[in-house]
Amino acid sequence: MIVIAPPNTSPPATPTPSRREINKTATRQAIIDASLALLRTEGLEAVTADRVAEAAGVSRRTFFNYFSTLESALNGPTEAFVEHVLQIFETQPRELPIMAAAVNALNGLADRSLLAPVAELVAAAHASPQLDRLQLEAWNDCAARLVDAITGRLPGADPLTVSVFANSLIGAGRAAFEYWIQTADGDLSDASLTRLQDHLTTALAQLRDGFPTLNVSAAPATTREA
Amino acid sequence: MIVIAPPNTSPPATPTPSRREINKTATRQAIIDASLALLRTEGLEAVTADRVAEAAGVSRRTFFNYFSTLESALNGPTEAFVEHVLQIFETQPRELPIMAAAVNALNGLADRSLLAPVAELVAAAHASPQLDRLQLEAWNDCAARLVDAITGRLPGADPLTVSVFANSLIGAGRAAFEYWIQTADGDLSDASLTRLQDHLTTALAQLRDGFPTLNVSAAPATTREA
DNA sequence: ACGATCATTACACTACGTGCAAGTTTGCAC
DNA sequence: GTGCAAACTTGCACGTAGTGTAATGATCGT
Repeated sequence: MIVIAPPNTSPPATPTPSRREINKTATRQAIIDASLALLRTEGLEAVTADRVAEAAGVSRRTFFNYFSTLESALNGPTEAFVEHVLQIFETQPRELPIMAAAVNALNGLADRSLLAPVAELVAAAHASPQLDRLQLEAWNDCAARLVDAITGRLPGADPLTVSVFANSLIGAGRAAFEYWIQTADGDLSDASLTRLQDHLTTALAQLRDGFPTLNVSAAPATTREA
Repeated sequence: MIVIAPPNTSPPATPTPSRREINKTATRQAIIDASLALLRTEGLEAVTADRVAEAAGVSRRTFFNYFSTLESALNGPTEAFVEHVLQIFETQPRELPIMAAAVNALNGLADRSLLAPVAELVAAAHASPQLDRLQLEAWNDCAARLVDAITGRLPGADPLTVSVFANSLIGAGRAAFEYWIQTADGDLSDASLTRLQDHLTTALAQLRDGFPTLNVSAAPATTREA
């Protein structure tokens, strides 16, 4: 890959992004973009290591130098999304109930530019088991990072409790995405994304309040509370 | 593979298990056993399609006729486990709060013969990312089946709520397993399994009660409830 | 016993992911 | 600039995962 050096027209935000760093991040992004473009235009079966590498202007071997797995190249948007949400979460005031902090972090998604690509990937995964496995891993990573974030917020908390909270929270989020996919299949419009966000906050609210509606809803007999 | 016909020494429980059915289930079980034995004795790197097929007395191609994925062959114990828990769940009285039904289903695991192999697999997965991905899928399947079980129990329930409940429940269970793995690494003794079970019920209890201990635990300032 | 049906097998093929030994670019000191 | 060292890229070969296909073998109903 030949990268023509852009002269210092734009002063970099980070102190010393050496040419090596610039090239690496550019290559990385090129691979991500190429894989997503390929997925969009030709479907998942076209997303092979050869094709992606070719589209990114890189050798097949280099592709695997950047991403150990073909699927992991498609995780760029999801990682950015998770990163963003976690950052909002971590800046929440510490005295706020943790569930409220989580809700706030999710509501920080008014910026659809992060949510939309993820939604698109989730929609694509709905049609292909291959991609679905990828998403599972992404969610799992998300849970692990949430655990870290929470322990950073509450250093003395019981680790089991933290893990249970994080994983059930992620599970609830997964459910919201899944429900959104099944009802608004393929629709990535702004209205649809709004509904996705509603589902997410609803899911969190249900997790917070327990699931009262799931008890003896249509049961004919004695309504007995434990 | 040559299967010598065992004569009808044991009357079958199911009405007409034809010879074909018998052979198929036997082959299936042979593959499962072979893959697990190989995992135990030689580690994950030895579990290749060739080796498993050879150990099961079957061609490589036949292996893939039975299991579309190498990892899915290792899911036998997990599936049996999930099957068992879900069956107990479905036989719970309908007027019982759903969380209580779930707890009861989990407590039906006094029989360690189902839990132990799963715990063994989880422990093995802890040491290898490859297996970890498999477990993710297994948990995911579990959530999907739980959704079915709940909708069967409460036909009128809101599907989003059901999905959120199921997925957060599974997430809580995952957390319990994960915590158990990290604390009792490799120990598959009866005492250790008892602790695993404790973690599972604790996780469910926390999900039921919300996570009060996660709020302002070490916070110095105003304790404000939302 | 025989034809229909289903299961098993060998073989070929595409593709993933990795180790290795080159070649190429960048950083750094002079 | 020149030269050297470190980092990056590339081609190649290898083992392995899965899949399609066509032939062979086992099982079923009659």
